Amino acid sequence: MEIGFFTTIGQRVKYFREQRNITVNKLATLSGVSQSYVRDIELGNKQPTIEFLEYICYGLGITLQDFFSDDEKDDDLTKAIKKLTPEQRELLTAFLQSLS
Amino acid sequence: MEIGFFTTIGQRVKYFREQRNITVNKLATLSGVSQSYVRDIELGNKQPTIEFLEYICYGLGITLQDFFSDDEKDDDLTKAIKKLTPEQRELLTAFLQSLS
DNA sequence: TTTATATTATCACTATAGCGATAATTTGTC
DNA sequence: GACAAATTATCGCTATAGTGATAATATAAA
Repeated sequence: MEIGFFTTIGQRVKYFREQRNITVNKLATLSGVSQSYVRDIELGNKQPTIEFLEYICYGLGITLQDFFSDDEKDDDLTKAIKKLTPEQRELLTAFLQSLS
Repeated sequence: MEIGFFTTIGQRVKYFREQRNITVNKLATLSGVSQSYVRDIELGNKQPTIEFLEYICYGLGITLQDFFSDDEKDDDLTKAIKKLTPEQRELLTAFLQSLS
């Protein structure tokens, strides 16, 4: 199954898991679900319910919103803001206050 | 089941549906799922898979990301930016260009 | 290589997701 | 009121989600 355009649920779980350098086993433990299940999710053999994907997101240390967020789809303004340094964000905050 | 803090899946589906002034029947048709199923989702009797929630989001005319997005959790900067008028966004874009 | 340990693969079983059919209820219009 | 059309509620059925047990495989140390 596809999430938007970019990848499947399973590929995305695997991506986040590998980013954190943990095994399927470890993720299952952190999430409170079975190892065989996490495996099935990653392989696309099973379609998780929201409830169980939320458990896995918890194990990954992210929210469901994070899981489904797609930076590619941000508008230009949002993309630009995400690239700012903390100092630039300070400047921006000041600028926004001057607008109101 | 809770999504974040604010509400359940079912309540959220219902919220979006009522915002659009359509019946459960109509949403089911638009989504390509059964009426009894949409009903069960809204009541919390069944936990939808991501796949089927995506169908329902399609029927609602939103993305999964939209469904799970929670304005409450935005940081102050993001909140401020979302409130801008188109004119103010123009100014902001110009300001951001001056930063880089 | 052998033994120990951690990880991944397999599979049968139970619980539940999701549907179709249809009954019950609501919302009109006459 | 009576009747029709749409919406919602109920329920049994099939497909599949999710698990536990354990087999297979990989990793590493001696």
